[in-house]
Order: sequence, then C-alpha cells, then structure tokens
Amino acid sequence: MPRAERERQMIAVAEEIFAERGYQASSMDEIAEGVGVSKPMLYEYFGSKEGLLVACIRQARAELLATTLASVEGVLSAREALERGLVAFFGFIDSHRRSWALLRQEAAVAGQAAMDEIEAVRQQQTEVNATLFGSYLVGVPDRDLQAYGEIVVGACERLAQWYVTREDVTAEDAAELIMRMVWHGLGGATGTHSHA
Amino acid sequence: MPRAERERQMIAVAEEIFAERGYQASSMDEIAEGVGVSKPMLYEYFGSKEGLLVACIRQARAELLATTLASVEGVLSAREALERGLVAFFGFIDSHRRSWALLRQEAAVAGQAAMDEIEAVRQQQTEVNATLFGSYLVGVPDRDLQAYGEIVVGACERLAQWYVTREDVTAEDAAELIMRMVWHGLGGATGTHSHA
DNA sequence: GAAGTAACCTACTCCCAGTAAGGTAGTGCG
DNA sequence: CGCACTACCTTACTGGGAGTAGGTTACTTC
Repeated sequence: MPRAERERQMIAVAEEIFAERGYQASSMDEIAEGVGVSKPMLYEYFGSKEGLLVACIRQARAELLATTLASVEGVLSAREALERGLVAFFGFIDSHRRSWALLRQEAAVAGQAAMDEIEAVRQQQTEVNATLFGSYLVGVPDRDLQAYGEIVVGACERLAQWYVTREDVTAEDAAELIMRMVWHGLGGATGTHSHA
Repeated sequence: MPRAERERQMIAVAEEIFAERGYQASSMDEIAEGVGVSKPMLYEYFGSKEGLLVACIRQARAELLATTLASVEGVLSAREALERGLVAFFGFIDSHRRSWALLRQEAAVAGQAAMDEIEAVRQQQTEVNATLFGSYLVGVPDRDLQAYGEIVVGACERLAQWYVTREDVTAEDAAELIMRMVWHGLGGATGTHSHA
C-alpha cells in the first residue's frame, strides 16, 4: 500500500481510537493493530505518539479553516461575515463532533507539540476575528482588536462545549446567542430591569 | 512530620515542578526528591500522579472562588457585580500566574479525573454568571442564561491567556474589554468606541 | 515495656513508548 | 535472466517511569 494512503488510513483509525478512549489510554500497539500494521510503521510515518495526534489535529484544523473561509465568501458587511462565520463554526462542530472532541478535550491530554498545535488553531481564529473587527471599528487601538478577537474565540470555544451536550440547540441558535452578547450586548437586551 | 503539613509541602513542590516542566515531563521520583521523601509517600497521600495534580488544582480552585465571592460582597447592581467579579478574576490571574498556568495548560495534560476537576471550575464560574444574569434579565429562558454564562466563562478564559502575555494590560483593562463586548456590544460602537 | 500506629523506606513489577536490525517485493538496468 | 536499489513492512528488543509489596523506625498509650 502506498505511503499517502496508508497515512490517511492511520490517521482515520487514530482519530477514532483517540476520540473513544482518550489520548493517554490509547496505546500505539492498539492503533497499529486497528490499522492492521506493526507499530514501527506508525513511528516511521509520524515519529511519535504525539506526532500522530498532531497529524489528526492538523487535519481537523485545515477542515475548520476551509469551512470558515468558504462561509464568508462574497459577504459584504462585517456583521454578516461574523454571523456567517459563527454559524459555520458551530456547523463544523455539528458535523465533526469527533474531531472537535479530539481538538478540545483529548488532544489536551498530550505534550507541548500538541498544545502548540491547538494554540495555532485558536490563533488562526483570533487573527480572523481581529482583522474583521479592524475593518469595522475605526480608531480602535490594535491591542483592543486583538483582545476582542480573543474574547470571541474563548466565548465560542466554551459555548461549543455546552452546545455539543444540547440536542435541542441548532448551530444558528448558538451563533445567535454569541451575537446577542458580542454585538448587541446584554446592556441593551430585551426585557431587562436594572435591578433584581 | 505530621501528615497535614507534609501534604501541604508536597502540593507546593508538585505545583512548582508541574508548572515548570509540564505534567507529562514531571516524574513522581523527581517530586519526591524535591520534597525530600520517598515516592511511596506521595502515593500513600494522593493515590496517583493525577491525584496529586488534582490536589494542586483543587487548591487553586478554592482560592479563586473565595476571591470572587469576596469581591462581590455587598454589591447592589448586577452590572457592578459582574464588573467587580471580572476584575477579581483577572486580579487572581495576576497574583497566581503559576496556579493559573497549572489550571489552564499543564493540568490539561492529564487524565479524566483532572479534566473533570477543571470542568468543575468552569461550571462553578458558569453557574455564578447564569444566576447573575437571571437576576438581571427578566423573561429570558433558562437555556439562554446558561449559554450566556458559558460565553462569559469562555471569553474570560481565553482573554486570560492573552492577558498573561501582556505586561502593559491591567486587570481593570481586561475586565473593561470583556465588559465592552458583553455589556455594550460591538454593534453600538459604529465608527469608534468613543462612547465607552 | 508491650502493643499499636503513623510516618517512612528499599527494592521491586509491569506497561508502554520508542528502536535496532533485518526481511520481502516491486522496479530499473546490464 | 540476475543484480542492485528502494519502499514497505516485520519481530524482538530496551528504557523509563508509574505504581506496589513488604518491612523498618519512632512515637504514643496503657
């Protein structure tokens, strides 16, 4: 079997096993057996257990970026772009629950290289957001734009965790919830009283 | 040496070593040596390597909760409570950078029990927020209150990461950044954020 | 001073990530 | 054809660290 195909197969099996048992509890022997190959092959292709995990994350990351970029194609207003981006993000979660769990939970159970890889995902998203805000908010210092980007990423990451446990919430609902806070703010929310 | 004191000493050394080398790279032998005691003592008192980590996290968590609760003591308006809570949170980060790194980064490099422990921290914060919002926003469904709580927790967690890399940002600045988004929203900031 | 117990140790086992060294099969070339 | 070369793949090991069995010291209590 050619290398490229074997690699894809290995990543598929690893993703499955990592997501199911968690990173720590998965052994390379187990993955090798699942692929139907010997352990040194995994090391030949990915260098280490963590390298294999990184390959899994990298793939999920690429998919996430592609989906996000596609969703804002041709959009004119910043607000619409943000909204569509949010919808795309939660939509991705929807159709890749496995990958997401890997990124968010199991992947965390690794070492520095894996953490760096996850951080790269967040930085990617943060950069997208900061740039977006920069085109909308005139005269806002760069530092604040960066912070807003971080805030939205954090909010999304956390809400995503909540979202995946809720069958009755759609991606649009989730995006709407973020929008209400980030765009309108709670201060102007409907049906408010200033004191409890 | 009495058990309680020895435990405190062990936690102190473990926190130091975990924060410095990372969870994976730290060995129980190393920690035992740092304490000046043999490895089985660590197992006697904490059960496992992860148990020791959990003890470290639990301590940081208790401190965080205490600080937060103290900061909102006697506050009347929900908005002020949120603001003070945010300031307290980032203030905690400020004076416990090591504990925070442990909670946020190194701790993630563990197993289920540690993850559960971290999740408990987030749930604790989320609950506080959701309750707060419930007292302010009348007629908002419980589901949405929960979501807002999650959003703020995520936003804070992420901004905290950014915050710790910035020497020129104060806890008040960070809280203010969150407030602008969460309370006022970006939507009202057309052109500039001069109203802030 | 015997009995009990709390703090502590040495010296292991076992599991698993990572590796050394070699085997087989398809391809290019005389 | 036969020889070399490479890509894919294997068995059988090493090393290190988590976790443990079983014993020792020293202090309390009657």
